[in-house]
Amino acid sequence: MVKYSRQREGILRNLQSRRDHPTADMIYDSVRKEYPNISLGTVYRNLTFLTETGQILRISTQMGADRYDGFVKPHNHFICKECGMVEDMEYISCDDLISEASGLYPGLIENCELQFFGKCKNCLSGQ
Amino acid sequence: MVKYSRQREGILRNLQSRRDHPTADMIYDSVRKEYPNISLGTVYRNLTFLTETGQILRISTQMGADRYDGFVKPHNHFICKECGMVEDMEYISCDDLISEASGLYPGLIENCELQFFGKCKNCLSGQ
DNA sequence: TATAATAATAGTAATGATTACTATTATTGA
DNA sequence: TCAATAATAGTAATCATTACTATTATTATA
Repeated sequence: MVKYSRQREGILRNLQSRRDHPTADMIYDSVRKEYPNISLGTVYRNLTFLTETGQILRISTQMGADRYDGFVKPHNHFICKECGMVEDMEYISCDDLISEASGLYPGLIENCELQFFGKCKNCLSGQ
Repeated sequence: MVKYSRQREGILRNLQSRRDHPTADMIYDSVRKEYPNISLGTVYRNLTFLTETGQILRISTQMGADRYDGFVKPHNHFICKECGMVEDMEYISCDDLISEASGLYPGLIENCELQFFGKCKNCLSGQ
């Protein structure tokens, strides 16, 4: 039985109010302004809960800590190899990719994650 | 200046001889049969080197340690949420996805990684 | 072939991200 | 209001990965 918690609500709202794909630690720093003695463990526990219940997305980028995304409508991500920035992309439909692959794969495909890597506009011009 | 090392060669060949996307630790266990006192640090250092020189691929799966792939021809991956297995998929061309996205994105897209998640055939039937 | 320069290694310590543990606090159904 | 228990704060532990350093292996050149 799941019980309400202010901390969980605070974490979810924090994540829904931003589009910068923060790490657990960045969320911790930010939520601490509202709940000064929230613990990092609480942040991690709730991020896992919110991910498992489909309220947020977890993104592994192979550069440092996992990122979290409060925007759950299916979309793709661009990750800058230079500055590590994670940016939303809405160019390619994962639903289409899933139906295409499902017809060929013997298992059950439930979701997909499409990541592009390269250099963002800022890093290109600042070079 | 890069110098040859038997250990690096052993790691590369080990990875090229299998299709199970092992973790650094699994590669360490396996390569240790040939080089009994290779160190885990050497395995990690060379996996990073081989990844950066494009000789192997690194895959982050958001379930445990990173996986490595000696098969570098572009392809997609299916990851079973139940048993963690990573399987190759050659259904969708990343090159096509990159050209599609490149026309729309202001930065420079260099490569892409497409992962599907769900339940593999084994886990479906064993349930 | 011997040698000097230095890249790579083994072994170990350190770091960073995440999870586990436990006594206390908050939520909620009766 | 109260009892049951989910969730928390704070801390310790774990897991994956990187850093450090003295020693060894590779390689270009004499």
